[in-house]
Amino acid sequence: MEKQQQNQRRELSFLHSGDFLRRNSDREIENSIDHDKPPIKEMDFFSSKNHSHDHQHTKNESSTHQIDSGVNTGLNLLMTSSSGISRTANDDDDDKSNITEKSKLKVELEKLHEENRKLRSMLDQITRSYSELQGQLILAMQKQAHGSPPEQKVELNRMSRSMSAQQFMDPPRPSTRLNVNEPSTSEDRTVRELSVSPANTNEVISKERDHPMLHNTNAAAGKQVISNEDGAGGDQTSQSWGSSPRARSSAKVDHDQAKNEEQGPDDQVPFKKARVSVRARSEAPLISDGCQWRKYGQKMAKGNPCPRAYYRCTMAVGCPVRKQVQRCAEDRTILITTYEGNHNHPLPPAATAMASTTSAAAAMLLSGSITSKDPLTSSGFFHSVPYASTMATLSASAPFPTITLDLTHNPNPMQFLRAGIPQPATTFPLPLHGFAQHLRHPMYAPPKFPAAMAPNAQLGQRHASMVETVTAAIASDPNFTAALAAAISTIIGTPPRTATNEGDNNINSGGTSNNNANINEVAGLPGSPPLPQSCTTFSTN
DNA sequence: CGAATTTGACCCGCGC
DNA sequence: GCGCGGGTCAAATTCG
Repeated sequence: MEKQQQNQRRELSFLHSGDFLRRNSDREIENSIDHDKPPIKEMDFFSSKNHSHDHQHTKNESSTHQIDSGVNTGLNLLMTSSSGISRTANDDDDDKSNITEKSKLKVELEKLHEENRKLRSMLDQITRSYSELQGQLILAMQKQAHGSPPEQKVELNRMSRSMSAQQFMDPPRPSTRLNVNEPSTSEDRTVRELSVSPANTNEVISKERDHPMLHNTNAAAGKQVISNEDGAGGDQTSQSWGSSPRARSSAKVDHDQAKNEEQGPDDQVPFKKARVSVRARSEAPLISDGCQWRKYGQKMAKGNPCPRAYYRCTMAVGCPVRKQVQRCAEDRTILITTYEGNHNHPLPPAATAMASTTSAAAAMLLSGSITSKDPLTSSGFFHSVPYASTMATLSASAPFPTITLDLTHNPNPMQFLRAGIPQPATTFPLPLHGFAQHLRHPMYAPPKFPAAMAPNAQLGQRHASMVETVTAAIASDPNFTAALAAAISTIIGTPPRTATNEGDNNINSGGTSNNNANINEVAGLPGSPPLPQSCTTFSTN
């Protein structure tokens, strides 16, 4: 136990690198004086990056730091004076002043200890509140899901599992499957992915039966393990692509089998494939969404003189995500990009914006939170996507429910400048990140990606997703939204708002800032997320 | 020369 | 059953 505590402290030093160097030096001083103090149980979300989000904490921190510097200065003075070589006639006076200074310092240190204790108790309280809140959230969502469509239940289950398994506060629950998939090095993950136990595989597949497009990665991995009939990644892709035609070589039997798998034993829920269409003005033939795409086809579509190009994601073998790019017939400066599927690999930060937004939109579409008759602005999700808040339209035309985010009328381009996201002209300025990263299996990270990058990015993005996920998932319940907003506001120290757009934006702005961090991960370290966000996975199509 | 793109053929679902 | 349209494949071609 003691070793664990020591390790914990050491880890915390890592977690709070940067300005926490100062904290550690404080701790050294502190420990040298008071060894009986229990080890601090600190949380990631109190990392240095959060100061701007946590007013209360900032206040305490800043005061602490002020005192800190005073302490340091005093120590330096002490050192200087005590190590003086030549003593003068004023030495006695100096000694006296040193003694007074020492006593002052001791008093200061005592104050510091007191403040530290207060901070710790605050932290514990916040931790408890967060845990309780999270539990309540899961309960409430499960209640909500009672009687809701199966796919929604699946998502909630996933959320619950992810929360319980990946949250960094609560101890992992041994019963959850995701315990097996605890984040580790990408190498480990890959190995375990390939050697997933039959039980897990079954679960994976049964989950896919519930909602085939939900767990592309899981499905691909599971099928890979169970049967290698298909072999080539392209076939996996086809499977994940839902009802798409199989490879020409595959027999019709295979097709039917796959079809049955997709539809599942109970044909209660017709298979739905959600698509997210993004309209944006662009002179370029393609929008830069951060992913690597390979063109695999082009067709003339009816009613549009411009050809439609088909692309598939090539960032990972077997990634099921595809997109169609076509210019608008009416206005050829408008590029219509339609996304389908979820990435089964870590995305570079530049790609998370688009992927997250499309995934979130698709999630809302599939979860039934919005219908074609609902004004989309009433949906919580679209509160969280500023551009889409008034510009999302829904096409319920079967078999592909499509949600269109119209970004051709940018209401507030300065928004992202304010958010500190440098946006290249061709890059999509979508603020919502974090969803798509969690659509894949949490443990999956192709060896393509450097192990040093993937876990960090995943961790940060998983955390970043929680608030967004929660926002989207419970958007239909304004009361709950309000409660959650208030609770989160309590944690992050901002005044609670009502369950209006403001409330949602409040929550989401947290996500947005996280996302900024994600974007910044390109060059630097992801750091700790500002909020105690759970590592929620959220599946869409 | 390998990778990416092009393009015609093919498959499948759907409506008539 | 047939035709149409959407989507995909894969050989041919182009590009770096």
